[in-house]
Amino acid sequence: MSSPLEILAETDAGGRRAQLHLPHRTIQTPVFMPVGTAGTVKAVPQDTLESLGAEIILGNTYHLYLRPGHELIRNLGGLHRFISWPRALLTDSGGFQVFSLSALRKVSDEGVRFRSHLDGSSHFFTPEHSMDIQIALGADIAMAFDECTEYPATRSRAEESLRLTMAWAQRSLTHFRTHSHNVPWNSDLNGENERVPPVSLLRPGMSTDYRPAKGTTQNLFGIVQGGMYTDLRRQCAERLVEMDFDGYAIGGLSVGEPRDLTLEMISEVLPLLPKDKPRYVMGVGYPDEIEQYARMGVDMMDCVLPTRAARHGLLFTSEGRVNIKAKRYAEDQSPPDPACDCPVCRRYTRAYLRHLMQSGEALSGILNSIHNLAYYLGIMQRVRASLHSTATPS
RNA sequence: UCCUCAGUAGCUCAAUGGCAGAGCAUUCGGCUGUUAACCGAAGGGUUGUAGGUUCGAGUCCUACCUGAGGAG
Repeated sequence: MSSPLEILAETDAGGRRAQLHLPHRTIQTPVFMPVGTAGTVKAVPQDTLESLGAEIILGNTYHLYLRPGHELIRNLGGLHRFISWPRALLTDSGGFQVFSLSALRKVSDEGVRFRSHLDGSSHFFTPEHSMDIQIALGADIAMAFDECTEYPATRSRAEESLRLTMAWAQRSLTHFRTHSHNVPWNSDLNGENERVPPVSLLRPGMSTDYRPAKGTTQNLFGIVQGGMYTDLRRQCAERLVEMDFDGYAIGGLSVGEPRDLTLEMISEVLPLLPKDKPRYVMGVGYPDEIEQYARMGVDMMDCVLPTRAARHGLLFTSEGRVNIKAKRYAEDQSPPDPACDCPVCRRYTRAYLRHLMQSGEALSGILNSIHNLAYYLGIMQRVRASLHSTATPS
């Protein structure tokens, strides 16, 4: 299979301008991926995401497994159809939830027993189970089941966590390669085997083309862990590369560590990853961080920050952070970001956005989220435009 | 006119006669592979008024003011 990653330009700093050919979309990288945990980028409608230029969004295995259930989504034709998102999707494996819901979990070599945060029911996740769920969801990219090492972690704790993550990576890969034909869509059949809604239910505005590009398949990415120990990171990266994943993620960052450590880990791992495969740093970051990492050669990033902070009243702008709750904006008639061309900045004032926030109006989270996503996507667009080849061919 | 009940932070209400508090609101801050329209901090008081009893009163007594309900 030819590499789905097509590099268009490279810089001396390691930055790459590329496009990634995925079943449901060819995405331009470096890319920022809005997070849509429960089948929705919170507060932002799908058509708005499209018009903002989002090409790929995330879904979450843990959340969608608990509600509404992956079999239900498979029966409805997969996650793309279920959430009416014809562009690319990536599902996280549930590994981060093992970390963030730690009070409700018990980890063993076999897998993780955890209690649902929704109803307290008991469930057992293994790498194989995570793969089955992600295949049923049918995102363009699935992630290996990993354990996100907490910070701080002692060396022995990081070693043990890494041992689990690497064993689970191999099991994830083996199971994925032997079961990925169960994906709800199959590009070789050109959509003929898809479960399509009855024609009588189709509406004029409803996207009907969820067919993947011919010859494409679901991808599986491995995840580099290793805590804040560079030799463990190195060891993990080398082992995962030997396993031959479709792409590589760097996980376990932005979990409370100082930022220079984050940077050090990324710098350490990036050179070890194959140039012809996509590189994804999970869960970052602030606006200046995503620009910095993109220029270093990170192709993909995701983060809840723009959407979560938006719902909590924090706007990211070219003038810095704007805490729209603050009284100093009560009579401010300027747009959220004077340099921004997004639909929110074109129409609304800071005074109005503050009022919406103060009043607890639902529109507050919607407008703030739209702006923040526009800002994040705009950063990436500018970074892509600025990435010209400066690297001397070797 | 009489009877009963109530009056404590901006609002709704706590507080055996023993350091006057909470929730909401306000102000400020935080948020990094979403258990998060969330979390944290701060400001805010002549306890309706005037007296009295008591070592000590938001609390007990008296009068008055205001409000609600009832009787006539």
